[in-house]
Amino acid sequence: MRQRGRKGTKGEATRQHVLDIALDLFRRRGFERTTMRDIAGAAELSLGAAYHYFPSKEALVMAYYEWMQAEHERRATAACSDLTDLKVKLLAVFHTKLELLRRDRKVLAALFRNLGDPSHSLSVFGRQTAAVRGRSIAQFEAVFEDPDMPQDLQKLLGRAVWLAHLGVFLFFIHDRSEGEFRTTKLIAALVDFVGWAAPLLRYRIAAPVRRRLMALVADLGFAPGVPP
Amino acid sequence: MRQRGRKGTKGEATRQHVLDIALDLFRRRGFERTTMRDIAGAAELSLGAAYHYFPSKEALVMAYYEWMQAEHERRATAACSDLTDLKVKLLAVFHTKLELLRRDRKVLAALFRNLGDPSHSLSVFGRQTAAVRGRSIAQFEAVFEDPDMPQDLQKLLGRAVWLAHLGVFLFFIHDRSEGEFRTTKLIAALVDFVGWAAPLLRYRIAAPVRRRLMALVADLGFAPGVPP
DNA sequence: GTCTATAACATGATAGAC
DNA sequence: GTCTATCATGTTATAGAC
Repeated sequence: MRQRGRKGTKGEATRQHVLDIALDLFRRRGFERTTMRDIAGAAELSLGAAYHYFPSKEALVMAYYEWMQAEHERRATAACSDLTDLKVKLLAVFHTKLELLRRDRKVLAALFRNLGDPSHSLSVFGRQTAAVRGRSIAQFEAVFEDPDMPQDLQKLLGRAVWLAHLGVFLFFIHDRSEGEFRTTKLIAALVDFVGWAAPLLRYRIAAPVRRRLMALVADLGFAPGVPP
Repeated sequence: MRQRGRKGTKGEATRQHVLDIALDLFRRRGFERTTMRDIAGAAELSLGAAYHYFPSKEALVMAYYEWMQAEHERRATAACSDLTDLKVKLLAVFHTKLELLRRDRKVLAALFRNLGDPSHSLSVFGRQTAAVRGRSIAQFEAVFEDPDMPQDLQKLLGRAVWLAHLGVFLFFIHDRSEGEFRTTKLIAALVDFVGWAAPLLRYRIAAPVRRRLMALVADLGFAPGVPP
């Protein structure tokens, strides 16, 4: 009995084919300058058939987002498996992602398009992306795993760095420097800062600062409960 | 001799009328759900006539952006005229802007749409918005004006806070709390932090930190030269 | 030269036949 | 699951009115 979405199904293969073709076109020409007709044509399907697999052009970007997150989890987990130092681990998480996104600036730009529209399905902060976002946040929280650090602080730091990482990759999209070395510098600076600040926050003397931070994220609705 | 864009011209009045109508519709229904035909119809013009005044739908958002910036300059300047304390001034700059943008979430969302597309005319980081962006940055630099503070540090802080202010208003768009009190909290926290950190940076002992920051923004291409 | 209107085009999306 | 036909809307072309 075959079902939609099942692996091994003919439909699933076609769907993957459409996605591959679409991403190739997005990467080369950008999101806006690629039409659904282009995609359908290159995949040797009619327009209607393409829409059967992806209900909208943005659904293709959403599929990319999910694939990218899964792929990054694989790569980051592999890269971090033998690492213990916070800074080194964080650097690995960032650089595996940078590597993954290097050729995908234009797809990324499409993903960022709806950053400011909470009602849009493709908003990085929206409901429909909650699952992927949650996994992405979890990756950064995992970097701070440490028996000597209280859990809520780990989560706080993970979330803060996740937020910062959005900024980093927004910067990356605009980074025209050779080999994106500016982005590399930004990542290095961020990692240095976090690697310096995070251990300090564990000391007793930092308790008031920690309390203030916790109170702030609670006020902002960004506390380690449900993502916003 | 009448010219396009001259004040007092009939065309200029019509243009303003179209913009007013468009913004009203954007505010109520959002950018995407308002069509150019809606706008033309509400302004009692043909579609072609509407396009005569604004070459694209996004040009309307650009016009809003320019108007908003000018209006904020007026209000912020007025509000700051008698103020001297850094924190109080910064708070005034933020709150005049918050007041101005309160009903304009949906227009703002349209403005943020192209944040990630450097080639797009309406990117907040793009070339076409450089003039407005420059004036906005200058506002924040002005807050740090102080004979006791080196100029480059003033500019650095101004730029940093300008960048942070983008984050604040992105947060604001998503803020569904009563009276947007969460945004108010975020602004308060940011202002507190800056008000605490900025004076510290003037001390001798902070010189190494200052040098590192300067080196970093230089590396990132965000030094007080041409906006990126 | 300045404004307005109508028609047509390109493209994202949908409906319904097979 | 695939197709063709059709629609809605951003945009452009072009002709005419003042």
